[in-house]
Amino acid sequence: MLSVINITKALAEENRLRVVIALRANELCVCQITELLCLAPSTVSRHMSILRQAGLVESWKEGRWVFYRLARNESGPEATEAIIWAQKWLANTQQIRRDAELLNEILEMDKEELCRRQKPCAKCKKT
Amino acid sequence: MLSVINITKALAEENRLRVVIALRANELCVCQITELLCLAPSTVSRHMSILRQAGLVESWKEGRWVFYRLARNESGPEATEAIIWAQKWLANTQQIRRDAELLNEILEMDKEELCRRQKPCAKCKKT
DNA sequence: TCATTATTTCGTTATATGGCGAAATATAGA
DNA sequence: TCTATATTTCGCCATATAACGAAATAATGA
Repeated sequence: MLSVINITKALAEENRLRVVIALRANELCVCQITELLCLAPSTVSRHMSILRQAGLVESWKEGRWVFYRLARNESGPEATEAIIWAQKWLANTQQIRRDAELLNEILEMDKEELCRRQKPCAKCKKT
Repeated sequence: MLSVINITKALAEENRLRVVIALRANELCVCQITELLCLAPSTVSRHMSILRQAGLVESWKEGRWVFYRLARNESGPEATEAIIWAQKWLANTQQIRRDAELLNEILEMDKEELCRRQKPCAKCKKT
């Protein structure tokens, strides 16, 4: 029961849904997700920890960066099925298509530069 | 996007999940759901309206009673798929099996008597 | 019409959640 | 070691949500 509720709760928030869909195409580090969602890094970190606890994503460290990707089946097939469901019904929404475009730009940027906190977020102009 | 979020939000609460699973086997009126969940009728009514708005259930009136059943596909196949997913991963949980037993008792009771507000709820002894 | 009763709506309260910035932690490189 | 930087943790605030009871609404039957 708890695992199902953790999954539905995790997917019951727009920003977390957007991350999950974005991760279907690419693995991403926190600063890239921060750029995509245009939120404070601390907020993104919190969202990612909710997704991880629900078994939807997994993370690993590479140097100073923490990367996230969708979880493999082992963590619970219900999570994988939920992701497939979400992807199926969200893929053609405007928000997700905009995200895909923005994600392309983000992936082309140099990571060192992207992560420099002083740079305002490309989309919302926040620092 | 909104329809997906409405569905995940609706399914991100234990009592609502329990109702959805209970409705897979039987259509139920509000007073029967109230007995099952052991909540105030006003609370149940609110939960059911969230499920209805998400397209997960539909309702109709029979005399003084309002009945609920799972929504047919027309209201959006994403809802139906979500219900199937939830059923699949919840069917064998303790809570849902307890609910199935309790539901059998509830369905055997005379509805006139069941709905009499003065009767304490069979499970939690609240009025 | 009036009383009964099933349900919904509304107002209140307690708790949960999302957002941020500041401080703590961890890692890379000078 | 010291500094820079990526991420996380923590505390705070604003908003959302679940619960209840009281009042409103709807439908039955006397």
